[in-house]
Amino acid sequence: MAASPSGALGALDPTSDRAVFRQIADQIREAIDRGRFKEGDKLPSEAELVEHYGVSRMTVRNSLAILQTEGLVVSEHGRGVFVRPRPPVRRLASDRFARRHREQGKSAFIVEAEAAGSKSEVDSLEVGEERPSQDIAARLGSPRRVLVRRRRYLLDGRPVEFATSYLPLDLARNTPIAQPNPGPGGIYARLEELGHRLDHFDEEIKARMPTPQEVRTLRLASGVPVIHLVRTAYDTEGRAVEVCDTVMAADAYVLSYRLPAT
Amino acid sequence: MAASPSGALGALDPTSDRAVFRQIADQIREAIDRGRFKEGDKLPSEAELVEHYGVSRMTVRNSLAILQTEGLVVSEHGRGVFVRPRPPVRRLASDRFARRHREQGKSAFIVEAEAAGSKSEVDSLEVGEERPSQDIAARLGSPRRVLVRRRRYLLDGRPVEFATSYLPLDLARNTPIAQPNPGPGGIYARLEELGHRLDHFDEEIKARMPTPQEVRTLRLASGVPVIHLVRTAYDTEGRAVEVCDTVMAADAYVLSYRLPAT
DNA sequence: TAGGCATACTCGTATAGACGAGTGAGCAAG
DNA sequence: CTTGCTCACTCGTCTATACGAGTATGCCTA
Repeated sequence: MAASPSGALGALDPTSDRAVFRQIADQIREAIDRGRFKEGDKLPSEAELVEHYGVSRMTVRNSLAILQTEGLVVSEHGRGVFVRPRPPVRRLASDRFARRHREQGKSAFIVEAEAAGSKSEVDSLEVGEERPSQDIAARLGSPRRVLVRRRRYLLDGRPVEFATSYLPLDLARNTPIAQPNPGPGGIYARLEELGHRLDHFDEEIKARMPTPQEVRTLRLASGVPVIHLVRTAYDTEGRAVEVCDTVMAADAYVLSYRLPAT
Repeated sequence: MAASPSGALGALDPTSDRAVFRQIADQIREAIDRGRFKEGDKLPSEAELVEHYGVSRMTVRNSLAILQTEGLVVSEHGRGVFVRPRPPVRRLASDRFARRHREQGKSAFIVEAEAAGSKSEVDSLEVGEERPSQDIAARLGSPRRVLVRRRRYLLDGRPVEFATSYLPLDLARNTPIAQPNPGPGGIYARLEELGHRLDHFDEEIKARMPTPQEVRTLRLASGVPVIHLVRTAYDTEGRAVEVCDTVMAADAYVLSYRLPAT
């Protein structure tokens, strides 16, 4: 056996009723699972696969497309197709908004990232006033207008999360919350200083494929879903004081919650 | 304007540097977003799109493939391509394991589904003993062998969730937990009867694209990610008494958690 | 040595054609 | 009336070809 680039791959079964391009995808997938191709490795080029299997290029491309939508590989124009490396993962614990974490000067995101040894940035920070969407309005008790804070978070230069906060305007206007940098402890600290002592948060989590806009904003590889998290903050009076709508690159996150058994 | 099947679609921009198949995908996506094609509607057939845009069939198929991986449409062999209907959603609240919900005779899943007006089933229930994987062993305190309970949940005939529970064998062997039907209140009620009063649960949530095996088990349409949830149950002694590994069809679920602000 | 260029190799986009296979409607035979 | 067939229409699979565009390498020139 020559050490050909397709050495890790077998032959097609012509008697199988499984489509050829699926058989090829199966073989490559298995080779990846078995570690014959490791994270970041270059797969055999399309031309080599055409040669190895004796099929047309479109068939090979079809196989690779399957693996791409499964999130197993990424293709790079002019370079090749590579086993998708798994990025560093950010773990979000359910105590991440505990009051004791609200003391430091930097934002929670940056503090946490530095603790994990990653460099992080906050990006494209926009603050403004808007008419809320129906969904946001319903969650906030139907305010006519809301303060909106948008920002993007990057970890080691890679965008991982895009978040938008909405606050009732009567509550946030002309306060530090309406400033790009609201100061130490973030807007939750400011809300408590304004007399809105926080009682609890409700988080709703969905997962779905990203829109083209989200693919651009988060520079997502194909085959990577997003986690869509909507958090509503309530004060001790039971009033919803903030809604934060977050879209996260699913390959960069593990969410973690603790539930009481009572 | 004739009421042609492609009536909701415009023309290509030959001066654009955006690839033709992306332009076509953009137009169909926009037509869906604007409600020109509604849930369950049939899109124009490939032949009609070829006619309408004056491109080759592979180009049209490329466009439709994009929309499929985005989860916007599903194709049905011999019938056509349809706007993907959004299935009924199951909401999982963070109090779903509260002790007070553990009184009824039926499983929590069935009770909850019936309350929501859906018919539900539990399927392919397997109980056995195995050597745990490294990950499961680590979470359970490295038992040599574990009791395994596998089951699939269906909502209105559609599989939505596949769950596997692992319990240390010394704890579960020769108890009702090792029976296919563990009795009213499920295995958590039995654990408490056996003296393991539950203290809390830890849940870890990831989202990713399904493996081919998961696509089959959950009959997933392409473009639908899965939510992978691993729950560990701890008793009041701090011992991990169960790990439940759950893979859910992401389009069928919203997870909901309440976090204290303290 | 540094810069630029040619070149070969990579994947991306698009065409044209062929056959297979699942679906559903309508018609014909029993 | 039912069964079974044909047929038109649908998407699925596969081939063969062409050109474009991004990348890396090495060589040649200034």
